[in-house]
Amino acid sequence: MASSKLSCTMGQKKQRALEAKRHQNPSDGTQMPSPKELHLGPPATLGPTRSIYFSSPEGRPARLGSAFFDQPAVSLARAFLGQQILVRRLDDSTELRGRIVETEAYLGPEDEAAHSRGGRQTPRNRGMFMKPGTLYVYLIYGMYFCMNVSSRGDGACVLLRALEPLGGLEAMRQLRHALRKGAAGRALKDRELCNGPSKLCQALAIDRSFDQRDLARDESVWLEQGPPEPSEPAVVAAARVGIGQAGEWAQKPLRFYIRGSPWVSVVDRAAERDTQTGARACSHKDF
DNA sequence: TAGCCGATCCCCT
DNA sequence: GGGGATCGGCTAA
Repeated sequence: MASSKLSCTMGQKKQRALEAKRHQNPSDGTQMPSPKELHLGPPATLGPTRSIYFSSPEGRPARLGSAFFDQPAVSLARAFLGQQILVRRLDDSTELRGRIVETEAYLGPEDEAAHSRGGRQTPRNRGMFMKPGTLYVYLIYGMYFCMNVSSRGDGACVLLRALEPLGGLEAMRQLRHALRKGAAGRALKDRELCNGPSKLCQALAIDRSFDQRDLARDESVWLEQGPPEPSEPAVVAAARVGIGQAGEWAQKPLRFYIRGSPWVSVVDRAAERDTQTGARACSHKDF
């Protein structure tokens, strides 16, 4: 991404604000599809060859099939970033779309921070043990939902933490607004719509009724391959958020996000420095 | 802008 | 009965 170069000379917050503005108001000549264009059908640019991951013979050529999800959690968490677009079709056929920019990997029984630690399998976390691509949606703090996608490996999954909203932003804003405490408050900025695991669930109207659904087959929620980026996004590997009790597992760099993205929920400058100097190098060898 | 803290209730032990 | 993969309002610097 061109923005990674900018980050050397510009403060990150400023850069993020500029990026957000550019996405909303492209003035650099780059053609950004309008939300309406994004709303309609699959992306126009699918590339010359069809990946084996693509399924659905009729209609939705860009939808990702079961094979895509059948990879280890770390690998899947990284594969989600940048080019995968989460689509949610509401009952009135409105389609909400967002590009995945931040994920966390939970590795299964050995991972002290995972709900499946020690091999625990309960009615709540059953989705973690189901076939790759199964959703695990649970209630947290009595008020919010979090959305995971199971990966290869028993009890392993990927938490979706943030999206870059691409289509249906007004519907997202309404959904978020309706669920906030001070519902009479100010309108949410675009970057506040999906920059957190529960925020994105609110914005996409994802609740527990989505638990254990198959992301490769469901009619209301699926994943699409987005238009190709000019270059691979720079990915930062950082410690996961909100798992202070998990000992050494709390420190492992199992959270992944796109460097410089204004849509990410939590920025970790130390991890970004490590990644830049190669000290952490975003390598799977860490695990 | 960063840090603190209350809200809220299900799930697990 | 206690804790939690969060969020947002408030306050201080």
